[in-house]
Amino acid sequence: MAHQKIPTRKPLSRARVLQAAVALANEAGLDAFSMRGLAQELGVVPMALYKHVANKEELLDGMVDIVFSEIELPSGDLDWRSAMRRRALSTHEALKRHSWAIGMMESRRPGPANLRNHNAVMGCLRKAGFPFEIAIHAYSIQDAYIYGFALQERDTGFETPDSAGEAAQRRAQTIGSLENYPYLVEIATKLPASGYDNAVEFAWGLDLILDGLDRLRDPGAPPA
Amino acid sequence: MAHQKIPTRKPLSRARVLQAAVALANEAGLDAFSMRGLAQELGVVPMALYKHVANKEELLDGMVDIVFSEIELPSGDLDWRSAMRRRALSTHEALKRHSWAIGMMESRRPGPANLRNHNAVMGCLRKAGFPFEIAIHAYSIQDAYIYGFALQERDTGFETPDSAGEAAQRRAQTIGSLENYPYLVEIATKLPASGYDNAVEFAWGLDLILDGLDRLRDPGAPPA
DNA sequence: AACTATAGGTGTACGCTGTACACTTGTCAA
DNA sequence: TTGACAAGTGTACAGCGTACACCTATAGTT
Repeated sequence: MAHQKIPTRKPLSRARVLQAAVALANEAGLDAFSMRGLAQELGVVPMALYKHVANKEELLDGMVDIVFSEIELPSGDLDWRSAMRRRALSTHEALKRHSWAIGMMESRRPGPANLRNHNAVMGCLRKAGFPFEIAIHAYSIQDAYIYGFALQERDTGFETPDSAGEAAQRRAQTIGSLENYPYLVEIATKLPASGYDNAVEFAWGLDLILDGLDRLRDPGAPPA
Repeated sequence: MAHQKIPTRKPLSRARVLQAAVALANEAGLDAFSMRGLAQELGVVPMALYKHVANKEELLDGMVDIVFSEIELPSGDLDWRSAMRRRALSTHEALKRHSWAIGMMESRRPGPANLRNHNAVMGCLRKAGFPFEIAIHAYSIQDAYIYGFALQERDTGFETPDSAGEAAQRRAQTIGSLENYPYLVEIATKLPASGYDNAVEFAWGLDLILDGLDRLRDPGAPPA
């Protein structure tokens, strides 16, 4: 019979490695994410990965750029405020899908999707009439808020009203003498009933910031 | 001669371990921070540390609480805005001194300084007349901004006008075809001459947020 | 058709990490 | 003097990233 190659694993590629890496990090978390684990997931020996990525650092760079590629660019068809709002919400959702990326979005060597994103955001602000210095400020405050919120969201576990209450109570129980912290007690007791919702919370702060920025725009610029 | 103990190292203690750990993390960074390195710094064998801390996780918990302990609590003598402003600036400075702590402030088991801090901040907002839900929003937006800004500050390396320009240009050079990213080019060229200063940048965003919050206060509350 | 270069996958090995466990030593109380 | 207990030591193990040498299957050239 004719020299049959039975198992014939589909060969690796840089794209396939990156994709599997993102998937593994999504479900295992960053701490449990290892080169060896990734290799196993791909049915391959650890060193095989190194034919497609230089090392773990470069792998993480590529993974982060995948996250950037999932973020909606600000649309030129919308007024700046709506465009920035959509882009912020899209970033927030991407970070929820890939919470392992939260501390890494700006700390790694930027890839093409990152550059495209940053260029488009800055472009949106400049075209909206923000002078250069103000545009820098506007960019800075938005991204600080977006990334900082994602960090807190991940860490506090305030997700739904229920889990927020649970988390607050769990947090409270770690310290014995609660009477010293009346305002933490208030949070633990009132938050569950308050209908807390992380998405609402995020939008609330975002809108406060965008409103503040809107007051600073060059008045001679395109409307809205 | 009388049974002389010549070298007689001062004995370890939990406090001394934590203190040395913070110092080592400050100068070596979190990646290079290891139990073995810390032990060496203290002139002791690695396992000796485990008589004073349960494990590395608990050690990091304690280190983070030291950072919290360095943050100024909001003063009751000031109006809420000034108190929150001082507290935010103090947090920012603590995070600059201890940049290894930036992603960890809310992700670890809270210690006493953490609880005191959170309780005091929430108390300040409530006493200023913010209704519970608004106080939660106000807390959330401030901390998201503070931690997010620190994250960006650490990652971008925009520190002084000069280093900001350098960083922007370095960043630009990582991609070959700059003509595709005109707004990144603008940043790389204009930022160095713009007198960029990270402390100013931080205060700018902070004031925008505090102004926005001030508009939402319960009008029947104590003035300013 | 035979030869060879090359890309992709393998196996072994090294130094690093956190830390479990058993041991010794130093100090104080009874 | 004895005995308990706290503090420090030494050895060992599993897991990590990855350097390096090796094999093997495919592609191109002659």
